[in-house]
Amino acid sequence: MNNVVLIGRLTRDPELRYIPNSGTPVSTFTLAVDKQLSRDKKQEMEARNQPTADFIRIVVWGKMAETCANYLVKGRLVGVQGRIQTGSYDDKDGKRVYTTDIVANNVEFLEWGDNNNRSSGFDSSGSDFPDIEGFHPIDNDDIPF
Amino acid sequence: MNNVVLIGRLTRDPELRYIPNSGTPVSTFTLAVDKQLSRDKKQEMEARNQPTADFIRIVVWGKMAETCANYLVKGRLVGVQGRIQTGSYDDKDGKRVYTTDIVANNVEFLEWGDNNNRSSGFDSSGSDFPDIEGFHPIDNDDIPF
Amino acid sequence: MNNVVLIGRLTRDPELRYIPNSGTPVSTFTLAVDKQLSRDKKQEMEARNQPTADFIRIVVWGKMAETCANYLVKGRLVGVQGRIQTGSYDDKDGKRVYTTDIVANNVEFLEWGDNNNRSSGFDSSGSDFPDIEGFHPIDNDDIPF
Amino acid sequence: MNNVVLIGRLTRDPELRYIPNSGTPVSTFTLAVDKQLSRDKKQEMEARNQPTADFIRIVVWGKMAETCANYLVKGRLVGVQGRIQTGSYDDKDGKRVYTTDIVANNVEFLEWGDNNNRSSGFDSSGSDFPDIEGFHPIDNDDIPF
DNA sequence: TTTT
DNA sequence: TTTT
Repeated sequence: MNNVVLIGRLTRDPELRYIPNSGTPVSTFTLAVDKQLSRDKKQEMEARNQPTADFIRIVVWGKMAETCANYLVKGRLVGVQGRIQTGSYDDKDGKRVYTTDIVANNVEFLEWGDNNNRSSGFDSSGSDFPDIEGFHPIDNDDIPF
Repeated sequence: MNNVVLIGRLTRDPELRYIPNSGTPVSTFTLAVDKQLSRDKKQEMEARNQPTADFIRIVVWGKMAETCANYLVKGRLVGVQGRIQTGSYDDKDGKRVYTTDIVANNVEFLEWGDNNNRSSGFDSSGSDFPDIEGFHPIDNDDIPF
Repeated sequence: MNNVVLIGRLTRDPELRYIPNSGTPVSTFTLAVDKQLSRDKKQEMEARNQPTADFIRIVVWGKMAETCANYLVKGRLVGVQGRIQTGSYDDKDGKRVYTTDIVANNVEFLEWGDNNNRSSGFDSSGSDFPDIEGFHPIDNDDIPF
Repeated sequence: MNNVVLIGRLTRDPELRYIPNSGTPVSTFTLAVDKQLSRDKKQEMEARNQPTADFIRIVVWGKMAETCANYLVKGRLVGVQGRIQTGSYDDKDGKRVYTTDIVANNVEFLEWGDNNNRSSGFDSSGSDFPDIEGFHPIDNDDIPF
């Protein structure tokens, strides 16, 4: 049993990559998940410049990865159900670095922007995407509802 | 929302510490949580010497920390409900290291040994507990049922 | 281990009661939690007049019960973390009825109305709250943030 | 989001059925999930003959349904991850009855019997199943590890 | 390296 | 008895 549920906001736009040979899409983003703090404790921590959220890396595979990349932007609120995955790699200095990510089974969009623009304009996928005739950044099959 | 449930086995005996001024008990241990793999995939990964479990650090506070230290040993199966907590510190080389732990709200003991001995040593609550007759580190009030 | 996380919308305004002797507040409401359905399956079920959500009774105790009653209204989106509680009672015909509720440990408000009005009535904390000028059912201390 | 994790013991052997036309296997059982009670509260409730567990119906579909029917017996400890499903039907007296079940995505066996017999002898599926040559109550592919 |  |  390895089961996680988070609700939080993206700290940046998602990053979408494709696995070289298989072409499988993966997207990654970090969620800021507010710590459950009293008003007083929260103020105290903000005063001390301590973080009032946990910052948790999410990994999404397959078609859902593309949907996330197409619809989510920095600041958006999402729910994630998944599992914790740990790993490690050696950095440039040959130092072992341990990693912890959440591999999502399900991402639920809890907010829809006024428009669906990316926070950074160009690579857009929404209602007012760049007005180039015949350009279709997303497949219609990709719409998640 | 930040909610985690894990079932796994301790990779070592728990480590119990007390916070200097408050005296609050904290114990920490790592859980090996088996990845959900098919027989074939599991064999393949074992053949390649890849881990077939995720290794997840658990932090327990308060009275439950002492109960864990007193009853759990390496290899024991437990269920944990808690939340993900992220943080960072700078190592000796001044390099930032990011950490992820589970802060437990609840630890459920899913196995009870033939006896309640620590894995190493005699009826002890510390792995290198000295072999002194009549010494009873576990308070009877501490029994969790 | 008995751990539930739901995200859904209130089917009605919450109902707030106080336990006779202790005065402990309890509020109850039902959450419509959308089933995870493909577009096609969803249309099919709507066509057949089958429900596309699960309807789950939530029980909230203590101060959070009042906060829910004061801020939540029909249609609002919330996240709930809690545990399943089963019970039974005998109805007027002496027939045993089995019940299942979620006892909430935590309710997270995922939407805030343009105002904080109840769905029915004026700046009120009860659906049939009388229209008396200067009356303020919500204590300022009650604001949850 | 509709996510449940339970750890509990079967109140009876699982019941296995096959859906008429499709032949899809379904098995159902009830889990007794201990309430998280202090020793005192537990004793008090036992004295009053009040239940100290919640009794939660689990539904398992597909191959896992057969695995459950083949390996689980009354009293066995399992972990279940799934979702809450509500429904209703009209009983013989035409009275509407509301139902709540957990549809399992994953069932984890946390105990393995000394033998794998069913609690009620005959319909067995384990190491000492009836010694009839050529009789194979379970397919070897069915073994879950 | 962090979100409202 | 059900929500967007």
